[in-house]
Amino acid sequence: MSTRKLLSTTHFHPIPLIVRNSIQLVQNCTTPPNPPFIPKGPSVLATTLIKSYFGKGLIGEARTLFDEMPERDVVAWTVMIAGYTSCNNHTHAWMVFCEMMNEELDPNAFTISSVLKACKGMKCLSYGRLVHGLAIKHGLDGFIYVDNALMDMYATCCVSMDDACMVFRGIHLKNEVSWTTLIAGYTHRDDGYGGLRVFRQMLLEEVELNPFSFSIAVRACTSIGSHTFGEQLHAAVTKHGFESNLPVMNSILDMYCRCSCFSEANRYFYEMNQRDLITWNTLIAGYERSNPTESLYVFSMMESEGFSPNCFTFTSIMAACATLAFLNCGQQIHGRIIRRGLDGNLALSNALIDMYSKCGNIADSHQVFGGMSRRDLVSWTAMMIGYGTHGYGEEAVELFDKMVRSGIRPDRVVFMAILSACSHAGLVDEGLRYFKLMVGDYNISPDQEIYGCVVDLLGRAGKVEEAYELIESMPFKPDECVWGPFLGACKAHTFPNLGKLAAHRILDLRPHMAGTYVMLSNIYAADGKWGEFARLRKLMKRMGNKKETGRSWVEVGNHVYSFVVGDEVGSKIEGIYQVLENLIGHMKESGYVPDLDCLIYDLEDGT
DNA sequence: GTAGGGTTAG
Repeated sequence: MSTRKLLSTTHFHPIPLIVRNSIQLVQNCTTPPNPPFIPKGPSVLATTLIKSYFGKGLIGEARTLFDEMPERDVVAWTVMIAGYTSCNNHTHAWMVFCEMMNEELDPNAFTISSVLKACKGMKCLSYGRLVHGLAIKHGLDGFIYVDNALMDMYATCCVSMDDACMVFRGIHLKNEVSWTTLIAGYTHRDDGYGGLRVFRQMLLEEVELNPFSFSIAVRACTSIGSHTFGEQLHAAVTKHGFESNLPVMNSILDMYCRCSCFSEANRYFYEMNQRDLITWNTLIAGYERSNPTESLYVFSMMESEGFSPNCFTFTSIMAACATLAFLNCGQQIHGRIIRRGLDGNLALSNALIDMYSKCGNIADSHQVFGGMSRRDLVSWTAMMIGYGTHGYGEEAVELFDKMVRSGIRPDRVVFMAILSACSHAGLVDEGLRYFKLMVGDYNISPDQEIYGCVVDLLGRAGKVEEAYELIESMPFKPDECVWGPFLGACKAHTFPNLGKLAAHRILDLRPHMAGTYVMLSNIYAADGKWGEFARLRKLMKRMGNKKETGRSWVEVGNHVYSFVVGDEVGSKIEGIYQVLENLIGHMKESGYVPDLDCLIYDLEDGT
């Protein structure tokens, strides 16, 4: 007998395991009444169970039970839609809604607001507009939950905030959620000023402020990088008595970190009277961006205080290991990720690809990439960058085409990755083909960085004059992203006049870039212009301008040894000079001739 | 028995 039949009868029947377990589950959640528990009705019981299943992530069980229900009312359908959305399965939520419409059931305000959340999750404006039409048809626009969900959907799916604002203006009795949804709409699209304008309006209209409004307003300050506004809001948070609200405190901590106010962030962190995992993750992520060593230290402190890391923590730690090239540490954390069963997490896998690649282990990057059951644009980009930096241009090209075939639309960053890969592998024609594809087929307008990649592509291959023609043809004034690689090409392929031009353009834009002075003085030296060479070096000394020293590091056992040219490291790491000799031997065999001139000039200057 | 806005990553 099917569960559908079983639920539709009041007679005694052997109960299938799934329903017996489900009834047990409900009975465990409530105080058993006396006389024995009698469910209100099969539909209500099943609906409760479905919600409970979704809450535990048991999506398959929820669907089976729903399919077996004899009668499915609007509440049951809504629970399914909301359940799928709560598990980030927006496509299934939408499919359930379509099924419901096919059965000619009328949606209510709960259904509409739930399915709008699914449209938002899918970022699908056309579906959202369709639901808006249905809401009007059923007289459900005007319900505050529906209007707020409409605003949220339009704010997420539209190019501009116009539609969201139109819905907002049409709400007669706006509540706090209406206001915070509008602020969040601006803020999440990185329009912090827009978000703060709405927040100010909220203050002027004397809308009651709550922790939600403060945390999103603080996020708006963060997005514009204004710690001045952030500090004012921090004071306002205290004035309104929300200084002990943990999400608000976490957003303030995040603001100080992202505005690079680390002494304030640190002080604030130590003064916090309560901390949760998000607090620690915020500080770890904050340090990861500017001081990865410190982020590893905070991580160890977090564990010693008994907090267990999650996907967010591990992602930041992986990024820190990548920046520091701590392969051993990264491998150990990877082991922990596998033991914790977190290796299926998309963002974490993306961070692992990046970590292995930046630590020089491209084979393991490839292994992580190959083992992923789901990949997004970031996964493909990380792998392509890995191939590119390791000189595997053809593999990167192959990967790009495979990605497009899998249905993922490339963005600006992927094009930068593929152009850079072609550039380092000398694949000039391939690179130029991608440049044309980007503009022609994908309608992406090249910006400074993209032009910089194409100039680098041409320049590295010795096509310096073509690179210059490209710069001349740019529709806007080139900046250092373009002149920088061009200068490198002029130096490498001995085009002193164009090199001087590039260096002067960079110095006009960035007068304190020591590397440019060094490069320019070396161009003068190579051209025999010793007077100019000496003048520039004196100028640098007068300005106190010193080129940042190139630093290398090597991980041996549990230690990381860091050194600059001339450091005595031999006593610390036996055999390092032997390895160096081997490397030099390989380089000579490959026909590499070092540019000793530059080295001599740098040493003469003591830099 | 059903629906909302805020904090951490890539």
